[in-house]
Formats: sequence, structure tokens, C-alpha cells
Amino acid sequence: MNLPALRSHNAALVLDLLRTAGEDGISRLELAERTGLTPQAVSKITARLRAEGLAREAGRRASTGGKPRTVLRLVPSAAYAVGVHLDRDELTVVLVDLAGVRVARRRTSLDLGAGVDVVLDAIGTEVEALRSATAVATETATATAAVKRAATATETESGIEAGDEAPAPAPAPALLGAGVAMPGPLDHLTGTPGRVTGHPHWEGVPLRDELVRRLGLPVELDKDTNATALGLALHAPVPDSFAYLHLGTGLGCGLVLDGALHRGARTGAGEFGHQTVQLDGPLCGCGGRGCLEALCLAAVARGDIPEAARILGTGAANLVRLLDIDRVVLGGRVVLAAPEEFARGTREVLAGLGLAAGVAVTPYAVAEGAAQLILAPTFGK
Amino acid sequence: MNLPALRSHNAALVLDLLRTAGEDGISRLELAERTGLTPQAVSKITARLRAEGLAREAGRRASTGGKPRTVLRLVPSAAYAVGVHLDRDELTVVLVDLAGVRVARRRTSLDLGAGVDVVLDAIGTEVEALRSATAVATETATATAAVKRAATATETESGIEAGDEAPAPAPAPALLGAGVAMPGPLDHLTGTPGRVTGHPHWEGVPLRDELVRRLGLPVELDKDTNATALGLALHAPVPDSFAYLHLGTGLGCGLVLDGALHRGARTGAGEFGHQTVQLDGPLCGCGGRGCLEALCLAAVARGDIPEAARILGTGAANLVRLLDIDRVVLGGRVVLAAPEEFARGTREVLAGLGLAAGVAVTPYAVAEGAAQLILAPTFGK
DNA sequence: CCACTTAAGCAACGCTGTTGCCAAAGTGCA
DNA sequence: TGCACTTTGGCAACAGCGTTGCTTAAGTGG
Repeated sequence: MNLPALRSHNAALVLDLLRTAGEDGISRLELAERTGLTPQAVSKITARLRAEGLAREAGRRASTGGKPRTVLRLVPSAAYAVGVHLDRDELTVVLVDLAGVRVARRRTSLDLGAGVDVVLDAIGTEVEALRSATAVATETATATAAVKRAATATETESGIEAGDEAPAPAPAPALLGAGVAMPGPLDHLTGTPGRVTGHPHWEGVPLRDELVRRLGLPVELDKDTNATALGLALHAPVPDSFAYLHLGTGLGCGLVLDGALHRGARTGAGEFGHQTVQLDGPLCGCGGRGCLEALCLAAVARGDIPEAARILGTGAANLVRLLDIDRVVLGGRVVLAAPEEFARGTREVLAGLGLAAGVAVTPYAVAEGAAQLILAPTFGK
Repeated sequence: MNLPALRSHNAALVLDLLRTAGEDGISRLELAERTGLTPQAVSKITARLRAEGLAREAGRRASTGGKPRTVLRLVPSAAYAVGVHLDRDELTVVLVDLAGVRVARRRTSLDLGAGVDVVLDAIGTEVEALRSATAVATETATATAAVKRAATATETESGIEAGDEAPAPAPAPALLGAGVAMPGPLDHLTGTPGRVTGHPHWEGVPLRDELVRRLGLPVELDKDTNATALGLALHAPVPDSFAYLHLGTGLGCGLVLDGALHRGARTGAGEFGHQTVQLDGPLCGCGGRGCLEALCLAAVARGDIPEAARILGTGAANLVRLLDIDRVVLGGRVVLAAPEEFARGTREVLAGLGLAAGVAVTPYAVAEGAAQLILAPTFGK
């Protein structure tokens, strides 16, 4: 790591604390305590962020016997990102600000089984519609360059020159890129889908590169469960470890360990549904026997939600013990159809084994998580 | 992160590459390529490391048309660490050099069920015997301070002053500390055992602090499986992800994800043996049903090794799919009694599910891994 | 009203990795 | 044997990072 990288690292640290503080804001001294930097260093860093339009002063705290602390806040409108959720039968596109708040959404029904070009066209059309409707500048502006610098120091290819000392208090906001979430398997490093269940024609399509070309934006691709887990991780008040279990068409999982999304080297982590919980159980499509997904969905199919919840809870318990995680978050259409029953059933299994992990149900939207694929690096995630 | 921390970080990066290169050594230019630093920066860093006695020049490579590259090597004898393996019926104490190579060992039979003081006394006696037998300086020397600086920048408490420009080419080697591995559960942050199966009197004993007092050395405590996994991780040619599965008195696991040991917030990660693989199976002592450990050990008890291997392989497959890890490493008394059968059985299960993870058996000693608890921070691990 | 406390900026500084230049130490062709 | 060329690695000057010492700003409380 060199000096520019150090600068980016610390800027990301500060930006992340500003983001987490949200509407409440945070003072320079508290930033200093939390980052371990000196107050003077924080002053310099926040001065840069303010000059770049990413942060601003917003009121003061009550005095504790001396000069009151000045509160700093993130400027959510300084930058935006697009989130795309490419589901089996539906396409959702959202625009999200720097704070992760959705500011616009479009939704179309779309068959993932349609031709690759049809889907790519649809994404292009929807994103363009979102852009023009919300008038977020397409061209790279001051804040974009600032955020990019904050995110990665090795970005040497950018020929962008940030203007000195923005005279206007608010530089034009800009679009940082588009994050795309879809059912796995896929490789997030190359941005290429693998053999998507039921849609083999997607295998090997250079989806990310193609979208970069069509949208003229940086694009990141990841599994729907990973995107959702990432979004949830950024909403946690403090970095922790949790698993997002998604029960929909299949049973998948996104893992966040110590605040960081764990993808594995081949984006293969999170194959939660095909763990064996019944040795020599019924044969599963994956080639295994007694897979959690098969047993759980079979219970759902025959209307036995308590049993489905118990099976899901058993899988969750395996995971909690193996990884020592703090909480389990449930989501997906099937869970959301009976959230109380699934939460209760899962909780009961964990409690019965003496495990302290919390259980919650979230209706968190995948598309917002997809946008976080773009925003997360800004905050060092 | 500040400048001293940056310096430590880069020094650790370079030291790790020197360590990995081993006897072959590595040139300055290759270090520059691998770290992303400029050659000049690497020259400065390695000059410091050489002055501190941690690295030295050792020959040159063949020329490729110009000045031949000078080879740099780690000086293994620059520092040492003690590794303590506190097992249920035996105490093993080793001395390990900076390269992780064992240079001395002592072994005594010792009942973990004996009084806490008896065990502490035994550790003290054995470590002292090891020290005097190998004449490794007890007092902190130049290299110690250097290694400590390389390891952690926040170490402000040290009142040690490193001498300027050591005139002698080889500063006195020093003992960095002692790593202790024992059966879990325990908390590695506080260095306190939890409710060790069969030995409840260890619960809450401030083991690490007590040993710091008795040995006069920094001490780290961790689970035996974690220590072993850490040791194996440091032997990998490239940082990767793997699980160390230990089948002995019980069935435990150490997880290394992207080259880093995953302990979980409460050192609870690795509860591999108590995952349910047989819904509504036989009751286990942990309160669950159909636990992997119970089923696997039952098969071992009735002499059915192939079945034990198949069950172990099933658990391994769950883990490989969940975490997308590269390889599975087997160890422990039971496995080592029939290494080929366990390896083959595990491999067959993985292959049958189309998983590419490699399977190997290791006789790697826990005590060496324990010593790595002390050495690892020097290399940024 | 004034002493005191707390927050935050200015200027000088030490130390980081970087850049530009040059010496060292080989190869290979004439 | 000599000389041009290639490659390595150190020296010196430098830009930029966070830190230190001090000053100014802006409150509280007797």
C-alpha cells in the first residue's frame, strides 16, 4: 500500500462512518475516536470531502462546557448508482443515492428465458428511462472523480481531472455505475453467468462487459443473494456476521463475515440449499441426497409450513455453529408469505440448541442491494 | 491507518513474501511486482529489514542480459516463538524459528483434568526447560523490537528502544512469545477457556494472563483446530481457502478463508461436528439430533471406516458448497490411523457431487501451529 | 465579566513512498 | 579485447500523508 492508497483508505473509513451515522450526523472528534486518527487528520480529510461535495456541516451538538461539536453529514445527493434485479420473470431497476436510499424504480415483467439480446435490450431501455426521468447527469462530474478516488487508488486509467476548489457549493451529482443481481451460479470477477438453472443459454455470456458497452457505465454482476446480503450489511449499525437465507424458487444464502461479503474464489459460496441434512434421503436434482432445499420446499409444497421452518432452522443452526455468526436474516417469496411462522420455527430450533443468534425477516429488495455493488467500494466494503 | 501503521503493513507484506519464498529467496524486483510497490520502496524496506537482522542477501540469480538480481532471504534465526499444545492427556512444547521450522520439542504426559495450578506449573517448567536447553535469549533484543514494530503499529506501550544501526551483523535472536492451543470452547480475545468437555473446572480461568505472568512473555490462546489451520495456512504457497477437519476425541474444524483464519466473534467458528446431517437422528450430547460427530464416531467405533469416511465426506461437501473453499485437509488420531481410507472416502463423496476441492491428510503438529499464533502477526496474518 | 473548557484550524514537521538520475554488473557482438 | 547495451539497485530531491505545537473560535459557569 502506498500513500494515495492510504489516503483513499482513510477517506473511505470516514465516509463509511458518515454513512452509518445517517441523519444524526457525526462530529469530527467522534470520527477521530472511531478511526483511530488524530483530530487534525480528520479535519483535513473532512475538509477534502466537503470540497468535493461528499460531506457538509449540518448544525452542532449541545455544548458540554466548551465549544459545541460541529456535526458533519454525508451528502446523499452527491452521487447515485443504478441497481438492476434480473429475476426469472421480472426486471426491476432502481436508482439509489449515496446513502443507499431508493429515489426511483421501474419494473417490467420479463422472461429470463427470452433471448440474451432481448434481455440486454430491456435492461438498456429501462436504465435509460430511469436516467432521463430522474435527470441524473450521465457525464462524469467532480463528485464522481472524488468518489472514485476514495474507492480505489489503483484506478490510474482515469483521465479525469477534478476541478480545484469547487466554487459552487454543490457540484453536479453523477452516476457511479450499475450493479446487476441475478440468480446464480455466476462469476462476479469476470461478470459472467454460469449454468443458470432452467436457462442454460446464459452460460458464458459476457454479461458485464456487454452492459458496460451498452450503458456506458461501470457495471458489477453478482448473485441475487450476495447483493441482498451486501445491502443488509450496509444497513447494520455495526459490522457483524450474519447469513441471509432466501427461500423462493430455490434456497440460497448470502454470507457476511465480520462486515464483509464472503463470495469465495469462484463466487460459489452460499450454496446453502444443497447441504445434506438427511443422509441417504431423497435424491435431489443436484446429484446429492437429502438436500435441505428439496426437503424444505417439499414441506412447503404440502402446506406444512412449521415443518419447512423447522428444516430451515436446522440448516440455519448448522451454519450458525460452523461460522459463529450473530444473526440469521430470512427473506424470499416463500418466507414473506408466512414471515411469523418461519421466524418462530427457526428461532425455536436455534434456541433448542442453546444458540444465541437472532432471527429476523426482511422484505429488503434485491435491486437496492445490487446498487450497493457499486456504492460499497466507496465505503471500503 | 497512519504512517507508522502503513510502514508496518508494508514490512509485513515483504516479510511474508520472504517467508513464502523460503530457501529459494526472492529478488527485490519480484517483491516490488508482488507487493505493488515501486522497486525503490522495496529497496528501502528491505534495507531496514536487513539492518534489523530479519533479512539478508544470499547469492544472485542468473543474468537475463543485464545485472543479475540479488536474492534476499528471511533469516529464520532472527526470532523464535514457543508453541504449547495442551491436550487432554499430554503436553507438548516446541520452539519454532521465524520460518516456522521446529528446532526443539519436549513432551510430557499430563492430565488436563488435574488442577489448574498443576497444569500451569507444568507448562512453566517445560517452557523454561526448552529455553535453557536451546539458549535462546530471554531478554528482548534488537530483532524482537523490530519484529514487534513490523507486527503492530499500535503497540505504543513498549518502552523498548531499538539500537541504531546494529554494528554486529547478527543481533541477538529473541523469543517473541508463546502460543497455546487447547481443546475448545474458549475465547481467544480474552484468552479464557469455556466449558471444556469433561473438564468444567477450566471454565473462566484467565489462562492467558496467568501464563503471561509466569512466563514473562506475550501469550496467545486459541483452539487446537484453529492453531493447526493457521499453521497450515502459513504453509500454503499462495493464500487460499480451506478447512482443516480434525477427527480425534471429537470432530472439530478450523476454517481459513482467503488466507485468513476465521474464528468468529466469540472464537466459536468451526463447530463442524455438531451439524445435523440426519434429521431426527440419534440424540447427541449437545442437545441436537443426527450430529455429524456422533454418527461418524459411531461408525469408527464399530470399525466401519468406509462409512465413517463417507459421513465425514458428506459434512465436508456441505462445507465446500457453503463456503466455496479450495481444499479439505484431514487430520487427527482417528484419521491418521487410516489416512488412505479417509482420504479416498472423502474424495469420492466430493467427486460424486461434482465438487473440485482437493482432499489431503496432514500429520501437522498442533504445537507448531500454536507457535504460529505468535509469528503470524509478523507476516500480516 | 472573566476564567475555564472544548473544538477546530494554521503552520511547521517527520516520515512515507515516488521520481529522476547515476553507478554497478552483467551479456553479447564486433 | 573492447564497447554498446541491458538490467539492477542505490542516492538525492521531492510530493504528500498524518502528527505536533500553538492559536483562534465559541461555548459554560461562578
